[in-house]
Amino acid sequence: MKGEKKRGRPRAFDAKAALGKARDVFWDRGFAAASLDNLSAATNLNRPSLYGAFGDKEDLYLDTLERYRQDGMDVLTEALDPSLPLRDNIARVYAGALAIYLHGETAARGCLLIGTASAEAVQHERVREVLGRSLNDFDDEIEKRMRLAVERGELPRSADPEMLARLASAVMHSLAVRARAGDSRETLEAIARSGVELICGSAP
Amino acid sequence: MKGEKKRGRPRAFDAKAALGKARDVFWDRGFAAASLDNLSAATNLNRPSLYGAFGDKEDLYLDTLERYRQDGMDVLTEALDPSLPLRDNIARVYAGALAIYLHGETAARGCLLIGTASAEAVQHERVREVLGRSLNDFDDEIEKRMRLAVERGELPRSADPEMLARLASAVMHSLAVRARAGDSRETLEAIARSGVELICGSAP
DNA sequence: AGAATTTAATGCGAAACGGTACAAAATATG
DNA sequence: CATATTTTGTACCGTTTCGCATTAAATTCT
Repeated sequence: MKGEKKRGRPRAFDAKAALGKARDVFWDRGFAAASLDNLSAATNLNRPSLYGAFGDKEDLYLDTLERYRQDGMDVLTEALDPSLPLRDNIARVYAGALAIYLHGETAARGCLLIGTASAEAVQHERVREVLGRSLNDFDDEIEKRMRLAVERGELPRSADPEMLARLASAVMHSLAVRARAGDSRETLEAIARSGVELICGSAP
Repeated sequence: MKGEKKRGRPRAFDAKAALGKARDVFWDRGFAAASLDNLSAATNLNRPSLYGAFGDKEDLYLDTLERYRQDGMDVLTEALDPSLPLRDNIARVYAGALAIYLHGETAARGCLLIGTASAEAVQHERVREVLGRSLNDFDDEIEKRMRLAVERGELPRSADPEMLARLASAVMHSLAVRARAGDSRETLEAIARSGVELICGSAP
C-alpha cells in the first residue's frame, strides 16, 4: 500500500509533524489571526509547499480541527474504560482534558475547538459543523458509559443518561473556557472534583 | 453635569448606539476577523470618527466587552432576585442567557465573551483579563445567592456554595458554546432544565 | 464678526495579507 | 541518458488591512 514509490521529487518534510506545528499556531492565535507567515515559520514550510500539501488556510484549519477531534475522542474512550468505576471514568476524562488544556507557553490554551472554532462558527458554516459534530460525539460517548452505569446499577434506574452525559460535558466545556481565561490549575482541578461529585453523586 | 455645551462641532452620532452596532460585528465575526471597514459600515461612522471616539480596534473591542460584561451582570442580578426560590433563580439565569445567546441572523451568536474573547485570550493579556474577571464576577454573584440559600435552608448545610456556583456557571458556559455550535433551542432548554435539577436537586 | 475648538469626510500610505507564477532541484520511468 | 513528474524556493501580484494627515464643516467663546 505505502511501498509504491511516487514519481517526482520526494517530500522533505513530515506532513504529520507539520500539521502538529500548524495546530499549535491556530491554538494560540485562532484561525483569523494566524497568518500564513506564522504557519510557514512554525512548520518550516514555504507557503507554496503548505498550499500544495494542505490546500488553503481554511482547508488546513479544518484538517487540524478534524485531527484534534479524533485525538480527543481517543483520549476520551481510553478514559472511559468500562472496567473502571464510573467515578474514576469521569475523573479521568477531566484529568485528560486538563492535561491538554493547561499546556501553553504564554498562557493556557484551553480547547482548540471551544477556544478558536467557536469564534469562527457563526460565519463559517463548515467550522460550525465540525464544532457541533465534535461536541455531539463527545456527548454520545459519555452517554454510552452512562447507560452502562444504569444497567450495572452504578446509577439509579431513575437517572437520565443523556442528560447526565450532557452535564458531564458541560463541566468540561467550562474547564476549557476557564483555562483560556487564565484560571489556575488548582481552581480547575477543584471544579473537576466537584463536577465528578455532582454528576456521580449517587454512584458508589 | 451634562448640560455644559461643549465647544467644537457637535457629534452627529449616538456613541451608545454605535457601540451596540460595533458589538454586533464583533459578536458575529470575532475580534481578528472584524475589519475597521466592517465596523465603519455597521456604525455609519468613518474610520477617523471611530478612531477619534473609541481609540483603535483593540480599545473599541475592550470597551465593547466591558459593556457586555456589565449588561450581563445586570441581567444576572435581576434573575437572582432573592425573593424567589433558588430553583426559579437558576432557571431564570439560564433563560436570560439563552435569550441573549439565541439571537443571530445567520446562526446563533452564543456569548460574546466566551465565543470571541476566548480566541484572543491567549495572545492578548488585556482580553484574557477581562474574560477572567467576567467569569469570576458571575461566579461570585451566583455564589452569594447560594450562600443565602444555605442560610435560609433552601440548601443543606453540607452544600458548598462556591462549588455549586461554579457548576451553575459551568452549565451556562456550555450553553454559550453549544449555541454557537448550532444546537437547537429545544436542546439547550433541555440542558438548562437538567442543570437546574442537578444543581438545585436538594432544594425544595 | 472673528478666533478657537471640536467633529466630519476624503483620501493616502506603508505594511501585511492570502495566494500563485515560475524556475530550479530531485526523484522515477523509459 | 533523456523525459516526465513532483517538490522546493524565490519572488511577486493584487487586495485588504489599520491608522493617520489633511481639509472642510459646525459650533462656542470673545
